[in-house]
Amino acid sequence: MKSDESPKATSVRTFELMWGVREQSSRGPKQGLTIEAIVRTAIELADAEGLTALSMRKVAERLGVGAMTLYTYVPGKDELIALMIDAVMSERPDRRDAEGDWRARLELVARDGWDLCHRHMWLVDVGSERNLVGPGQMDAYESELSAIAGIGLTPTEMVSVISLVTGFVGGAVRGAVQVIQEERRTGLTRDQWWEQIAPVFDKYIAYERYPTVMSTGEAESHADGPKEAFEFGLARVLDGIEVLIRSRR
Amino acid sequence: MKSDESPKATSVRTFELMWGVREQSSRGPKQGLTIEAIVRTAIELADAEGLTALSMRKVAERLGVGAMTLYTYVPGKDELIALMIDAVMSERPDRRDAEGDWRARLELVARDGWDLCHRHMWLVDVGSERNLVGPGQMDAYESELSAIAGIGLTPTEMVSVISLVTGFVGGAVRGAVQVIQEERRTGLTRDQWWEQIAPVFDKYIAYERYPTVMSTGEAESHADGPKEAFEFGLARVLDGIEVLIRSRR
DNA sequence: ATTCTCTCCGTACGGTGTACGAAATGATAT
DNA sequence: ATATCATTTCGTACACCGTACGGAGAGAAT
Repeated sequence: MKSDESPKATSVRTFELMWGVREQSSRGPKQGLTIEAIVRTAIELADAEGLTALSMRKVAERLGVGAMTLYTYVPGKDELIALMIDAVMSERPDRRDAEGDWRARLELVARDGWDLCHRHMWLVDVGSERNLVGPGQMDAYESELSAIAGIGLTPTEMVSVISLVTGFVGGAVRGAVQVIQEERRTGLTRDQWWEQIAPVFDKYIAYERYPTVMSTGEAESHADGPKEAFEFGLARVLDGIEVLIRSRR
Repeated sequence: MKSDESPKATSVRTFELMWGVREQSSRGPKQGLTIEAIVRTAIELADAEGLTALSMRKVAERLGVGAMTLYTYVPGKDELIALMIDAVMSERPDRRDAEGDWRARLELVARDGWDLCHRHMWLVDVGSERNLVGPGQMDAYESELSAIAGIGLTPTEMVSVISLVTGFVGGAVRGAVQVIQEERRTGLTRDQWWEQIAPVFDKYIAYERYPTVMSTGEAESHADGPKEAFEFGLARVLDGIEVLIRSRR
């Protein structure tokens, strides 16, 4: 990012990039790339290798340009990641006019979020320093809030309900993606991995200290997959929301 | 990490570090540090500057040793982070014998998780590649499962309920910590930040495309803080679990 | 034809994790 | 007492990272 640019100026610039309003200059050579091509290439790289492996040099190499060329288009790496996030959020279906009751509609947007994070698993590795909202996220938010419009909740409750559902999805997805990434990294399923490690664990862990863990331990190895755990959790969350809604009638 | 060490050997070594079973050697000079001192210093650094600012050189500098000295004690940076996580998890109170009904006990462990993440906000920036469980995490898990022991859930349901609660806490905490870190970074409250940025938003965003967002927009600015949103969400989650439990009686 | 603005990007800087091997320490064996 | 062996410490080096700076060239405006 330009060293003489203030954080606010950088945010404004990033915001304009997100909302697609930067105009082409009339002087100088024409740009050989587009911000969309850069973002798409970065997404492909992150999909293939993970967010920690993403670098400006690698993105530039894939595009056949110098690394410093990218800085003509984006202020810096953090802004590129922000653009990536918003771009993938744009993949989410528009659910403003979804049919069914509030519960069916919330299930829909929750599963949209789950599916998106499985298509782009690097989303769980995004750091906590993201502050700008692009059209992709705004559209998703409109879909989410629309799912519970007109059912008797106050605006504050609506915001809280959506925070609850998206927070739950985020947590569930993180656990699920962790398992998938682990299996890819080790080349072993979770069971195979634990089988290898178990002799070491048995040697050192005082299992009598963990009676409840041990008594559910087999459950964990037989447990349904992450998707089933997600659906189980989602049903509970929605049951809880239903209790709130019923209390308003 | 030792280049000739297999991933399994590294995991075994890290596991032994976590469970505190590595023995001192009888030959050569005595070690000048302990793994505990290294982990504690790393935690302090992460607390002060965030996980992205944590580096082996900075930890070593704080300890007054060479960066390469740390590699005598830990295989690498990723393993150090794993040890950090387990160390802070050990701060969580032991809730095995918590009083009250299942709901009160789940609230307790959920708030323990919330409080821990606010004491060590870098926990939300931990990547997804963590696979070893230390005593800190095992103890926390035993506390969590104990909260819902003996209330009629199957072992699989118990595991799923705890996944739900911890997943929800993780998602909620992430949102809350994001706000806090943002305010620290910009030196502005969220409202002040949006006030600065609003003219730009007003200039570009077609608000008519987001009627539901707009109608709750004021709610979001007046909304209770992250803690209230957390408690709201927790109540809903527990309501949902209660529905499940009641269906078993 | 000249000036101005922009694009591209090489170079350089300061930072990162960590492999390798040397020097010193200190226990063990002779 | 000396030699050998194992360990600790850590400097150096390597490959990688993000990005500041400024130069060369392209192309529009004057």
